[in-house]
Amino acid sequence: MKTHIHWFRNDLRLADNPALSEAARAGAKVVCVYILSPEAPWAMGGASKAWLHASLSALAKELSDRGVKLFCGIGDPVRLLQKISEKVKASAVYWNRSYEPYGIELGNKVKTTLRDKGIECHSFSGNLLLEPWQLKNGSGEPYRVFTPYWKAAKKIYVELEPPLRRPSLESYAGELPGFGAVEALKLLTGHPWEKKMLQYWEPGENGAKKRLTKLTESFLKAYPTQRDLPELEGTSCLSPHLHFGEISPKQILSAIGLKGAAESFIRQVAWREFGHSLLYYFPETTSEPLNPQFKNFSWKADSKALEKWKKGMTGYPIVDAGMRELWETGWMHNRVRMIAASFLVKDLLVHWREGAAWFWETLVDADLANNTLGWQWVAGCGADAAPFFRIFNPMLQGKKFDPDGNYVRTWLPELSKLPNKAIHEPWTLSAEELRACGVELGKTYPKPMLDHGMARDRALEHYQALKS
DNA sequence: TGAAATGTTGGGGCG
DNA sequence: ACGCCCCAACATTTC
Repeated sequence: MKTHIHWFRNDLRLADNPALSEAARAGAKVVCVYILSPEAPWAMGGASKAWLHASLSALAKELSDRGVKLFCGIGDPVRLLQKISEKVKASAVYWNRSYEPYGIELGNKVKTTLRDKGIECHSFSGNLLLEPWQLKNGSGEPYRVFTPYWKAAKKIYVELEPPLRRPSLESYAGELPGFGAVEALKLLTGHPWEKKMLQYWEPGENGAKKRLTKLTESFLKAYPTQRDLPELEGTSCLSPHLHFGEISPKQILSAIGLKGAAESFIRQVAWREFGHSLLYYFPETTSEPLNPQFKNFSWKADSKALEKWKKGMTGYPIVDAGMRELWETGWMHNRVRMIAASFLVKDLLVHWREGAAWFWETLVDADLANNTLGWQWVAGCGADAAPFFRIFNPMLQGKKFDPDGNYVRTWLPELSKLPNKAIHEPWTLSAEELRACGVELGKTYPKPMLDHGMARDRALEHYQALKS
């Protein structure tokens, strides 16, 4: 009987896992491994590590219910996969592809190294609806604008094969020296924050399925109109599950279809696809602007301002509420991400890379493709980017998308007694009025760290300087 | 998946 | 009845 290795990467699920299904075909024994490579660039942030720990634990349990072990190890995946292959006398290694620069490089190295030793390597499309190279524009170039990408993608989405069922697995009975249980990866620091943050989530395939069920059963219908209101549970919260591959985009598409409200949701899934395609073709955009004009932009190195932003102490309630939600839950509502990001990049003129780095550290759904696309989009230097002069006004955005201030009150309890009309601009009240609400600006909540009107004019000047 | 400035229109109050 | 002004509501343009 043959022995195969399934190399788990960001595909931490059993259902609709093409590489795993193929590895298990014809009753082959499957050795399931997960390898953490510490020297990888864009090493995981704290939130991601905590999530990964919980997700791998869930996966290990699912596997062990089927009599299968999950072997976890730390080190160079190329070397370790070779070692394991020799030890278990595997004839082939299977995995689902990554589209990040380092992930691609790793896949290629594993392929060349193992094939030299006579071990087959098979990589699969498991984490995207479409491979980046499947979709090019009329002139054979990758799309740089979302709408035409979406139009072309939609036509192909309707023809996709249905997702795969969970395969039945034959266990490998032996041991693997140097490999252990999930704990061996030392992903947790033991800080109480990790436990607190994870209370908001259920990482793993089952948790992902619950989120999908909630989407289909309760809020898909209202999604197009309510997804922009951060006080509601109007969004799917599937992003971390998707990032770690606890659910595949194909499973989502197959569950909700592409008609009516579902189309507006799948459109968001397509943004993820678009981001991965961009990262595949423009890998340098993780640190360099896609639009080369922005290489000369004069960002401000202002560590004090950056610190206030990170802590949610800017004095602009909608921004601060978002940053506090992020710190508390490892997640932030998409609308608020745009507002907070615009504030950092345009009001504070801090480099988008700083914001991207903070999101990378703190988001449970931190994803190189999405993070890069999002920040470059906000900064105006990326694909389909918001023009630089599109500057969010935190007060107007607050009034528009959090009209009753419920979102702000949730994350900034120190402002909870403010009346609706002042919740997004506390400084418009007199000191006495504020005192009546238990607020003293500069003490219980910061004064605005700078005037938005001034910041807006300043940002526009910087943009003008760039053009000339 | 902006916001502000500027332009246009049309209803109503009023002399 | 008419012109004038005000201004809200909406549209367009500009940044």
